[in-house]
Amino acid sequence: MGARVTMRDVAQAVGMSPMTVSRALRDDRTVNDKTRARVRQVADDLGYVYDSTAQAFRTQKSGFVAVTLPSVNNANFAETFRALTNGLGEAGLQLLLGSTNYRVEREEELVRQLLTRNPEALVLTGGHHTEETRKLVQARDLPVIEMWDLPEDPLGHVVGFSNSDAMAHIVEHLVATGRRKLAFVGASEGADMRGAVRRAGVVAAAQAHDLPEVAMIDAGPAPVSMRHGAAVIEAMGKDIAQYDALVCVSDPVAFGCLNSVQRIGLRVPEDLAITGFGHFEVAKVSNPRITTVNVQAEDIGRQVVELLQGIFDDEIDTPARIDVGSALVVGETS
Amino acid sequence: MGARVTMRDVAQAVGMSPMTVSRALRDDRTVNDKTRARVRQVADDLGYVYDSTAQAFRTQKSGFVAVTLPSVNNANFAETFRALTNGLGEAGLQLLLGSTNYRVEREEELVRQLLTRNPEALVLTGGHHTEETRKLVQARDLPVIEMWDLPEDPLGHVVGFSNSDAMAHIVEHLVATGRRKLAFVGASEGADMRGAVRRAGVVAAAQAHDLPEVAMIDAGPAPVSMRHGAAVIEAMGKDIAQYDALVCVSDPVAFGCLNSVQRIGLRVPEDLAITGFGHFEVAKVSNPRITTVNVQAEDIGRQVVELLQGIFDDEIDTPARIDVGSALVVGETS
DNA sequence: CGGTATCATGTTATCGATAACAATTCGGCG
DNA sequence: CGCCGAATTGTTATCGATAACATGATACCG
Repeated sequence: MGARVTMRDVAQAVGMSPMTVSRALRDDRTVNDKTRARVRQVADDLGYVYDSTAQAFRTQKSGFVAVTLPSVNNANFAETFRALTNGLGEAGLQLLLGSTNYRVEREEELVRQLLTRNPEALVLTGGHHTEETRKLVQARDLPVIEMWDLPEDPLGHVVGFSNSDAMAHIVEHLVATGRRKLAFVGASEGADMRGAVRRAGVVAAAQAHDLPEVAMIDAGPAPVSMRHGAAVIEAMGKDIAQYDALVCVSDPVAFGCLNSVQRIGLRVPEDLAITGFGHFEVAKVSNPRITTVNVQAEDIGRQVVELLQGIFDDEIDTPARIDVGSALVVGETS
Repeated sequence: MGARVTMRDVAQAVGMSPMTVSRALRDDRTVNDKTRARVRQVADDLGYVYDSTAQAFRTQKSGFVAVTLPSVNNANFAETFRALTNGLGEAGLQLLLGSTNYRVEREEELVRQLLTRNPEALVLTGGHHTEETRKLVQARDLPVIEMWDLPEDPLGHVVGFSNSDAMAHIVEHLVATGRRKLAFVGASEGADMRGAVRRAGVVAAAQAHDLPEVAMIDAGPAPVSMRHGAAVIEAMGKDIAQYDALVCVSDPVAFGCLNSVQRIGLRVPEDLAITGFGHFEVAKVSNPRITTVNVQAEDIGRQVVELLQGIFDDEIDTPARIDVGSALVVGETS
């Protein structure tokens, strides 16, 4: 259990040069079949384990793709991550994951760390970054993909959808079904840009439809989830009845609101409509089903994979901008 | 742009040896303060980025901790992962994550890959592995931690709880509240050992209490979630009324069942009790709240971090076995 | 003022795999 | 039998950072 077994050891054992061992293990067709078999056998017997670090160092290719996500504790981001892992895994690439906790400063720190690992591509969630992050990334000749958003001034490639368009669909649907007094339930103003964009999208759409000013219900600092939605409504009590629609920043928040509203004794959707965002499983299963927007998290991951494959195969020269779109899913809460 | 900036380039620019640059950037106190400042400045100006790959290669310390999880798309595992990331991040360690998709063969493949990266420790979820995985791991002089379980024949350190004990608590609670005709809702028999252990725990506890045989309701292949729970109950229709308690493999499944049961027109808990597992957010927010077991996912992560710190600081000589326990949380569905 | 301890920097070798080039072996053919 | 091209194996140098050791500069002491 002392020193680790290297190719040199294997080479010695089979009486050949390390180069031949390297070739044999890599399936280079220039090595004789019998030689390859023998090398493989001996490597196995000796308990040889390939050293990717040395390979990465020598070839200057790490085999890593760096990814930042706001949080992995979110079914949608997790789904995208899964699609990325599976897709890139087939190409022999390993994901290096960092969680920003919804803060661009944290993202900057992460990007700095991740870049030291020499990734072959960088995948960022969202289009908002610190100036320093932009510099770091652009100083490097490295494929960059921003996903889950359609930034106006992208760093490189883009695979996403428009958060504000999606919210506009929700508002239009509510207006069409006779709702006018909207309240937006989301995180406090702060670091989470995705939430802020959604809020702005609702406000803009409301104005476009001549609705009264949209009330803002603050469910606390990002990330907000079921319990925050539930708690903020519970705290408001019957006051919530002054609105006729709650537009929530996400499905989990909507679900929390829904349950609190029902506990208070109001009927959904008769007294109050509730909408979510993201097409989470809970929206489809809950009773009543929650009206939401499907953002196709898995599809985003798949498209990023496809894009990266194109980039690695040198088939892509200009920055791509892929809009995966989003679709209103009308449930029973509106 | 062209060639990457290395320490040698920085050294040349400040007119010193690469060694001094290395020391200056690492905050070695043997370098003069003024020199350090100058080196830092120049490194910044040149856009120098540290190369962790080279460091890992030279020092034979990768700075990685490898982790396998069944899936990251599960709030509990995600929570453990978050705690690990945060805790180890402070120690300057980066997580290398692999998802087994609830299959030990996939785990073996992953472990093989991860080991080539020369991780400083390996954290596995669960206590069931292939023979080959066990060999791979044990051939290596590497700290190993199995978490989320209390295996009888552990590979190394253990941080977890007993799934069967947890299920026994559920059954005892149901018996104490007068239920006798139990049905277990979970994944098909197959690869998912965690689900199998929970099922066995229910069966054993039921026998211990002289209950009639526990019915098995198959919600499909692992992983099963809300929609699977909902679908299987919907398919059964009123047949479900023959039981007086549904013991579900997880909270999301329980939530799916709950909603389908209600849609069918049965009352929970009057006609049918429902229990979950894992203390997911949905259990606490749903209406009625779901009776479940709190497994303290975050605590598991924290304990693993603490254990690893002890191991790296050479304070731990014998394999640890930490039982974080689990606690029944009685809700409104039982 | 000489000598030694302390501080600051430099030199050399090295981690393991592999690209690029060199050398050897082998079969086949005139 | 000797020569040529293809098949197979070997040699050397290298990726970037750093441990170990060596050296040079400076301060401090009696």
